[in-house]
Amino acid sequence: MTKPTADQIATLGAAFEAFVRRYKLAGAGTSDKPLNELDVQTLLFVLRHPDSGPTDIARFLGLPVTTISSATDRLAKSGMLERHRIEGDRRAVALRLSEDGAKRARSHVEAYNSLNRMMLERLAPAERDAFIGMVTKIAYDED
Amino acid sequence: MTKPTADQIATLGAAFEAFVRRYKLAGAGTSDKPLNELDVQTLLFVLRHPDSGPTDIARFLGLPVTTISSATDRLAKSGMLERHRIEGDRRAVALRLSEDGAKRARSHVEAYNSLNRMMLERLAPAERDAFIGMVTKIAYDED
DNA sequence: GCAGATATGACGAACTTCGGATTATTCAAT
DNA sequence: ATTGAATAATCCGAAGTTCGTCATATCTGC
Repeated sequence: MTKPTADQIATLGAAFEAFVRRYKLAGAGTSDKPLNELDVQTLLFVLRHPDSGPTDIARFLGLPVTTISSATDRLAKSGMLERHRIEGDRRAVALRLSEDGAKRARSHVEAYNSLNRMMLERLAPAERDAFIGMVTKIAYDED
Repeated sequence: MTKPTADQIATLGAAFEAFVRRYKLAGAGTSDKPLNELDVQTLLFVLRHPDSGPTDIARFLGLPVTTISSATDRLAKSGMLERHRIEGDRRAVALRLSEDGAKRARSHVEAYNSLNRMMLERLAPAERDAFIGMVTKIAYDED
């Protein structure tokens, strides 16, 4: 198979860099004081998997449980997360989002969608499916 | 102009997520103990702009100067960065990479290129320029 | 020369990650 | 039932980070 040229690689890399730099600054979005990345990931995971425990999150994110414990602690303290003792196994904790936390998590999902929408809008309608197809191929192709 | 469909947005978002998750774990690469993100960015900036000062880096990265000072301090202490007092303005410091730092920085550039190369290799040769073109359009289009 | 701007560095407060010990439970095997 | 190992989560504290405030050296224009 033909190899990509150095020029192609460089052009692509430059474009990604430009994109990232541009939309990092525009990132913050809403008013609330920004959460750190781990807390956001935690929130999003609990949104998708209600009633899971710290261990599940740790396994998913590939981080030590104590780190997740700190994160859930912060989030609980700021009222975005609730810890429920569950019957059946009283060691375990079932994490759930408070209304506030859910709102916050949904707003992150919304921001993510907006970013993706914006990207697609910059392409001609006819190009969009081709682009999505290529990104999909890149993301899921086996080695 | 036709709007992207919710389905298109979701598919694209899922692909990006899969991609990021997949290549975050494979990330570390070489043996050396990994630098934190700020230190890497600092190294790369100095590679591209030798003899610049902390203030330049701070402006470029949009961070407080003191933060950059900490970073250059760490890098100098671990022998990747040299501070030179420059004639002409003796307040200023000219930052340069040591041989070790340059090696390190180049290895990051190389890793970045490899990632981009790998992405292109997953596409058919005929698709590559189209992909690069779309990404370029997305990255640089004015609003 | 001097006042005020400028480039850095020193210091310390607040916050994070994460290893090691601790507590509470459950499970397994006698 | 009893005990010993495994398991879920948290507590505690060390090490490292960001970044505001203050101090220091140096320029620059009047």
